[in-house]
Amino acid sequence: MNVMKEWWSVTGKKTRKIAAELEKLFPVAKTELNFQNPFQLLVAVVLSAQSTDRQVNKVTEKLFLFVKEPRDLLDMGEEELSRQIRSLGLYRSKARNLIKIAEILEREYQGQVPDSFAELLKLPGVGPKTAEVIIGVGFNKPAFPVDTHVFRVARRLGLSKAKTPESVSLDLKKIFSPSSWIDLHHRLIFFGRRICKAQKPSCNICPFPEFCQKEE
DNA sequence: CTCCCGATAT
DNA sequence: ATATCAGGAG
Repeated sequence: MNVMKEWWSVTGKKTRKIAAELEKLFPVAKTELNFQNPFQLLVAVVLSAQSTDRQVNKVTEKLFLFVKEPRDLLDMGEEELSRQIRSLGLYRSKARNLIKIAEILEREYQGQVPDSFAELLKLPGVGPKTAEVIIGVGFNKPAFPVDTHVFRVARRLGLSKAKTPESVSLDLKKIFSPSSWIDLHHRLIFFGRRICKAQKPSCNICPFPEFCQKEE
């Protein structure tokens, strides 16, 4: 009868099914970026823009032998850093931003990475998505980072119709409970990489054909 | 909106 | 040849 009548109940079942199926598909929900502390995570996430985590790990495997805190990055210098990260693309701005970040952390935060969204956003090269990752993965506080995969998948599954990653993040935070945010974030990424791919999605093995918005 | 930008898949 | 990859700044 009424379309709006069952909106919440349908949405409740839908979100529960999505969470449950994703957990079955991807039991282990954690980042594939390698790091040993919040600073290294920050460096890895800044480097990961428009690149793959596999390429980033290839670079940080060597980089992190020397770079373990902001001071190490300043000792290395922008020239050398730029050379080491060249294979990732966008390397000039990434190198420049990382050196500035190291200077700011050293000067204003006693070499420590801040754990608040507002403070993280002040760092050059750190936007909403990166800040959410540092908070959620680095400090284990509630956060729902929305990258290109989460953005695409959330919209395809009809979890949000928002047109910016920040707005999609707000929608997802309203739909799911805070304790599930970061695991769902990781599982939506795995789902987006392996099944609900950007180019050639494997719709034949998708557990959610009934939710698919088929574009838009 | 454009630009930054190399590696990889299709 | 073109699209896309754990985006953000101007």
